[in-house]
Amino acid sequence: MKPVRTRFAPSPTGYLHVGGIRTALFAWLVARQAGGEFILRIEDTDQAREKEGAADHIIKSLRALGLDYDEGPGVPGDFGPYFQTERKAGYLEWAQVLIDEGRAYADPYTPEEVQKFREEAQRAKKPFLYRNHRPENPPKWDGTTALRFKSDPKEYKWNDAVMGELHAGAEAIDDFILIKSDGLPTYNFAHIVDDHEMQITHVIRGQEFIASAPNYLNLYEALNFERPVLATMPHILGPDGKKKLSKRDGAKDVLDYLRDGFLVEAMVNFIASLGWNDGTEQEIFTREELIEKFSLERVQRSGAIFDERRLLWMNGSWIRSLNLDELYHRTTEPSGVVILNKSEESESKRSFAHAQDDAEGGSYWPESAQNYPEEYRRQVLGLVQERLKYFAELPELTNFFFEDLPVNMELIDGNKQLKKFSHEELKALLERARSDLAQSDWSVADLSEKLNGLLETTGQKPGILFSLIRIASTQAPSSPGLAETLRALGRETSLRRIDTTLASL
RNA sequence: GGUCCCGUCGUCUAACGGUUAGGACACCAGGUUUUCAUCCUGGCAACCGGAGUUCGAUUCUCCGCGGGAUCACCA
Repeated sequence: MKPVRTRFAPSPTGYLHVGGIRTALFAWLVARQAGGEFILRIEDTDQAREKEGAADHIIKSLRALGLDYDEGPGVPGDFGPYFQTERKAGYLEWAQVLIDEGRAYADPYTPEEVQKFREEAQRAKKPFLYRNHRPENPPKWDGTTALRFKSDPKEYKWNDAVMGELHAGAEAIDDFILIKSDGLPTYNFAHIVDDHEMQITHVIRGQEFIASAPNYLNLYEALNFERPVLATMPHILGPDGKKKLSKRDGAKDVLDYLRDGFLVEAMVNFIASLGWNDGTEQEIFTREELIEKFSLERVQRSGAIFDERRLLWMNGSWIRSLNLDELYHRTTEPSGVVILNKSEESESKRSFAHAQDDAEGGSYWPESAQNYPEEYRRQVLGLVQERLKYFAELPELTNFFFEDLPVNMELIDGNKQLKKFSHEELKALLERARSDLAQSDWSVADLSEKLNGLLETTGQKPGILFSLIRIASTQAPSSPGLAETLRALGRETSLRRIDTTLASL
């Protein structure tokens, strides 16, 4: 059995969204599960579409998600280089092999002429096949024109690790371009040569390639290459199930999710479960469980719609599962870009020369929190942990712990319980509460006792009394439990805010 | 248009001929001394349609229908 070697081969034309990351994740999982290697190869043969910095951005994204690669840019291996533009000589060699065997020829037509053929076919309502115009005596290829594959059209049946049995007729096969007139290979040719030379065993890619698979099969035969396992991933769709993903619904840069305070664990868990499950009712998977349980055969054949609400739930679930130390640590991480376990990273021989962290931004805490000791922030974090969905909402959830918010009468006047009372009545109630609370030693136990006592002496329901005190002391639309909140706020701040509210009533 | 892929609650999905079609998210209702959240309980909600095959089809076959991919000197 050959060692498993999978690869992720993006073209550097932009950032990585969940769809791209999922392909990378699955390839990574297959490699890690088999104890094999995961390779990153940058397919930069289209110079016009290439975007400056995109390769580095992709590398950074993979690293941030913990999808470490064993060979690739910055990680030397036996099969480099890992940028296709640096592998030009190899493609030319294999192209020569095809030419020598009469399986490749120079394209004598200009792009305009080919376009005319195409339009003719369209008018005749027939599929366009270049090979119908295959020249009788093509000129010798001099490298300045396109080099085409001389295909051997025939029917194919093949097995796809995800899709199962696939088939296509001979009309799916055509004389596609191997080398462009700029001297660089097309994806169609380059990836086949590279996968062979890099000894890739599993080709995992999106479903846009399924239609051209017969061409690849044909090329493998012409080149006498062993065919790797083919695995085709269905697409991830937008909310209506039709459109492609937009920024809003998952085509967002995965790094943006991390910057917003989505945990790597949750992102990996979520992306994996978009189109895959282990057949049980388990929803939450750790990275280790995914490595253990993943299988291409159980990947869904149909496309999946990205649902951010489910991501939100899953992230909240992961946040709740973290212990306070770890959670606090994460909230102070610079923009969530470095989440790899530190020790694990230093032990690794791998370095990412191109992807040094640029520590953007600071922590997720509100500005005002900087004036308080770490111990206090940790206490606050413990109080909001169960309602935190992602770190970027930390400020709105905790700001009143660090600063006095202006009195907002709307909180009282708009409250369905409190609006039934006049301001005078509320004022009287709050005054009694204030004087009782002032007697407290400000422990949670004693505050609870005072609060309960007030329920009795005032004869008011918690919905009224507690709401009033909560609003007065926080001026926030929501907050953690009252006694705990008062305790965290402290006697002085709590009473001061109640006094301020009293003055406004 | 040709070729190919796909089709279970709104969403992610389980089921691999026999189930009251299960779970999760979302939503709704109730409970846990206020709000928000958590947690618990309950509820709403699906086999695209039609023929076959079969004692029996969500499951197998065929035909429709619907959605998607592809038909580049892009990947």
